[in-house]
Amino acid sequence: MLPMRNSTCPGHRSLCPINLSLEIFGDRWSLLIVRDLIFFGRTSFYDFMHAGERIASNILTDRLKTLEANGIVERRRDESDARRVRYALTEKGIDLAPVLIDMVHWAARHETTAAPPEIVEDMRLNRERFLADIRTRWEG
Amino acid sequence: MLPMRNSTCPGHRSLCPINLSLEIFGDRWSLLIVRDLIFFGRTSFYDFMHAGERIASNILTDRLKTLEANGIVERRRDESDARRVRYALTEKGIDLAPVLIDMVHWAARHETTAAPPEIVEDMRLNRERFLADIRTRWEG
DNA sequence: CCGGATCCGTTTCGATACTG
DNA sequence: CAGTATCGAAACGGATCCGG
Repeated sequence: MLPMRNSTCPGHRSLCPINLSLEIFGDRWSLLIVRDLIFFGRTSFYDFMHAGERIASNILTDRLKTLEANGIVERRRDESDARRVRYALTEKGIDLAPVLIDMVHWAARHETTAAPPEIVEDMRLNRERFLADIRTRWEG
Repeated sequence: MLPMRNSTCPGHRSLCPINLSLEIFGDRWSLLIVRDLIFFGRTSFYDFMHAGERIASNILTDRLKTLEANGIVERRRDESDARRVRYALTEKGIDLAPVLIDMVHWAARHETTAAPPEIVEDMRLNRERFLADIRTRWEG
């Protein structure tokens, strides 16, 4: 447990451990985008738009810019097709994988979810390999 | 990695693994309340109000009700002082600790934070004991 | 003093339409 | 395909008030 002297947690939010993360975690969409990148390999504006949760295009634009400004995703032109834009996870973004994995486990245990139980169980038992796979896929 | 057949992720949001979690945590305040409960032992309306992030009282009321409706906290009268109200983590709420711990690690690595590095490192090395301590404190 | 409830101005969101 | 522009709806935040 963090020491109680921190319970004053004075003034500015950056002084508390998980606060700054809340610029990213504290909204309805950012983590879903990161989830799409980590779990589903979605990388384009179009992919995120059609991921199933009906995010509005202006909101998606805004969240992608915020994620980029925070160094979690990178925006690139597709080399083989200059019309397309690709979003890629940075190192910082990849490091969010453990958080998302824990959320999947939590949801699988306490909420109704359609994530196949055997996959969730596999993620739990082989967490390190699972994380390594994600890293390999993004870092090559 | 979750299978690509899931990349269609059809229709309703409850069909995707972490969505339901985001209906609860997709806002700026809920996770901070859970953090206060887990890390700092704050349990009263007054404690949450004065935790440092200046949440408005009406918002706090609303978030506590939502967290209670979702079975993450329980609302009780203080037995020794009937005027006071205490909020306690449920089993479901306690199970969020791994998520928060990962967030603290992530923030410590990638964001500027005042969480003492030695404590963060201790949390990482002794994760299981740390989790057990939280559980003991709430379940007695 | 504690735990809210109510009112109200401001910000943000979300749906739709439109554009290069 | 990858976004802008617009506008009504919803959420937020500050201030104030109120019962115990």
